[in-house]
Amino acid sequence: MKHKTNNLGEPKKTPAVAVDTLIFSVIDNKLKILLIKILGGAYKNKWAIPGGLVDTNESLEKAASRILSQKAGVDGIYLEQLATFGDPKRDSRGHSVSVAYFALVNDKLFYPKTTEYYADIAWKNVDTLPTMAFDHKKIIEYGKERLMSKLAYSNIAYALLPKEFTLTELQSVYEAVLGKVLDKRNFRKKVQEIKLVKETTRTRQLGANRPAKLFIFTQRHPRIMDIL
Amino acid sequence: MKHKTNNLGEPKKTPAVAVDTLIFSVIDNKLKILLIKILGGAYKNKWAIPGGLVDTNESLEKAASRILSQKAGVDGIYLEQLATFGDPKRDSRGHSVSVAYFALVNDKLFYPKTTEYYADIAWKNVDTLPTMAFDHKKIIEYGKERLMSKLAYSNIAYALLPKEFTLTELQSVYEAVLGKVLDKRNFRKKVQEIKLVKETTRTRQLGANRPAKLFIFTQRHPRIMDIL
DNA sequence: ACTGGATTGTGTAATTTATACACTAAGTAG
DNA sequence: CTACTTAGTGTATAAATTACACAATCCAGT
Repeated sequence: MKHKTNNLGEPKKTPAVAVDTLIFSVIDNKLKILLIKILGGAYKNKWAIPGGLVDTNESLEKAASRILSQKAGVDGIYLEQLATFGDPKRDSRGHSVSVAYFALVNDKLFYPKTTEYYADIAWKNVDTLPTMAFDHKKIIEYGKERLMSKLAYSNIAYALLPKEFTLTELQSVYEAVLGKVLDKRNFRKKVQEIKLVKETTRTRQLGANRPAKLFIFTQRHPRIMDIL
Repeated sequence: MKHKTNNLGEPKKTPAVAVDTLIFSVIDNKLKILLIKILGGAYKNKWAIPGGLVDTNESLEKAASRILSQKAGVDGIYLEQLATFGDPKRDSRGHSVSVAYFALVNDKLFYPKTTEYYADIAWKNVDTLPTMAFDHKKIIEYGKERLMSKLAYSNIAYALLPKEFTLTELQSVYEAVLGKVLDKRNFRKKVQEIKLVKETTRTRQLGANRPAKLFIFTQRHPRIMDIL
């Protein structure tokens, strides 16, 4: 193994590098996160966010994509870096530094599956988490904060919704993430004024009531804008 | 060296872990950053931000503090994590992952010195950087963005100023970082209204003109608040 | 002692943005 | 045709932001 050297020419040992990924979705009007159950070892049967070690000469983003694909059957989602956690005690097996990523998905468009790597995989409510391995509870809390603030000043909600959606659905996503109710008229006024969304000609009718207009996001790429 | 293992029990190689630190200050009404000149090796005489490898069983923050103290004579400053850069090609000598931190200082309270580790150390204008080693130009740009937005929604400007300062000095700091002029009356009204600062009984007189009241920050700990 | 130069310090009106709030419209089921 | 359910809409008030110009204080120089 090739080591980096310091200025005195001595080899140095540095921690292992891992990536861990928070995958959020809003399901049944609740903010959920995709968790896996660990197969064996010191953390057997504890829940955790999916992750793994980074290979040398592999970028962090590539490592995150590879691990999600290999271990959770999840492909082609947009990942954003959250933060890096490096406390020497965060993993009792030895010092590793975890670069956390977060992603938002619409659960209808996306099918995680258990693999040989994990004992189980499931969506869990973010506000009623099971006992978590490592420092993953802390990472999730941090990610939730980030998600809340990004929802307020960017258009990333698009990643949580299907292409077409009603304004009621959009509002529910905001309410689930922010944990508070919003005023219907002001919300609808705002998202149209700032051109976050635009109306289609299509409508959707679910029950015995007035059909709802379907909307699409004006842009489906990350963009900074004041929503709330 | 102890290796982490994957689920098949095979040892894996992960990149080396480094920390690099952006130290910003406003000097002569210009946003500056503390850079060092590399002594030897592939990047000899290139400028870079101070940094170094993290030891196993050392936290990232501790590593950053240690390195700043050892290599730049800088102690006791508040560090905040910025982001992590892990492109395999970012360092031509081998794959390393850099966790970047950033700090704000008042240059009057603080004396960086050249050490055996570096060929030189100096404050450089952020908008006219010399040729930088590694991906440090990119890291600095990213840090500058973060600084600009943090200045607008937190009280961290306190770290750039001495205990007592005039409102003109405070405004200059904002203008230097944001790169635009602000309205004097609105600025002064705002910072007092939101209790970012409070007036002291002291004044300072520099030239042949009206003396300026001295102010202090209401809190000198990081706090989220809308400034602009 | 008076004047000129330099920097500090201050208020108000106009505009924009945010908030609070309740009923009608459209459809289906019975 | 009535009852039910969800969708959809406007206005008045309050709050925040913006634009803008001159008087106050001090010293230096004559």
